[in-house]
Amino acid sequence: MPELPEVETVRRGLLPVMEGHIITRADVRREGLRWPFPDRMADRLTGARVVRLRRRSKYLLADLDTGETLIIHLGMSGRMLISGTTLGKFHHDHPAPEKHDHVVLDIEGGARVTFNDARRFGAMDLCPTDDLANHRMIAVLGPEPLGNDFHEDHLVQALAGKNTPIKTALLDQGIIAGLGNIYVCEVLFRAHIHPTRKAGRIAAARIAGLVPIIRDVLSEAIESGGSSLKDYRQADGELGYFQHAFRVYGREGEPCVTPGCGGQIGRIVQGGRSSFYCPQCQR
DNA sequence: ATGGGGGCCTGCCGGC
DNA sequence: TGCCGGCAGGCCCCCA
Repeated sequence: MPELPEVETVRRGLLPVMEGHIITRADVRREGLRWPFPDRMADRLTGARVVRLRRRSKYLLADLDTGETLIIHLGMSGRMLISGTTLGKFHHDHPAPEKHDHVVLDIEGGARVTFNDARRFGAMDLCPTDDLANHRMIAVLGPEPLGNDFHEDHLVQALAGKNTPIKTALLDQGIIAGLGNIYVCEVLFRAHIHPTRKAGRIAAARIAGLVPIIRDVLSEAIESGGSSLKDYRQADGELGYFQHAFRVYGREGEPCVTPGCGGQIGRIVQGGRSSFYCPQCQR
């Protein structure tokens, strides 16, 4: 569910509560999610100070002063909820655990962070911080789309000769890390590229043109998430879900928003996932 | 080696 | 109202 911008929004929301603070208690309420949790996870978290809360692609990384990093993936339905604090003021008031609350972290001072994940496609693991680059989930990731390693040469080279549809290629986290189904649809719409086009047969100049579009789409979504953060924190403490205006995603049958286009948004299934696009202006 | 499809889970929504 | 199929923003694994 959450793609890079949503995960970044969750990170920013968790920052004031977690970064620099000690986890006083970890309540691990089941054996695992997508995979079993690491041995003694609760023990290894208890008493640890979060020295830094980072993000890599769709992963949250909490570096601990124990030398380990807590890796968190939200999967499709993972949510982070904060309780016990409002705008920096602790009030020691936590709701009772709800269905699908799988891991509860109590933070020094009274805040509480709850990981809720109905579909359990999420994941948590612990890894030595200095060995993170070799972790099986992290090692396979391509460059961060908003980082310096993501540039035109990289994308052109990574897609050269690929028979895969461009839609599928951009979902490949090894080529570029952090895009999901929604933002790939939005990117291809802005680039006027049809989702079924074979990645390796698109002119290099058009591929290069994807780079700034990808950056823009993600940056705008992060901004949109950031502006909604305060509201969510005040509301119910749930982070990462925000209203964002999509131009094609979920708009099957609606008119294309491109001025003068006149097309109607269509939906096809590629690799088992819906692709929304305008058959008129995406070629 | 690469690409396509199935599977993992639960919840929700629309149609009958 | 109740049941059922289809669908969901991610990712891994197996097979051709």
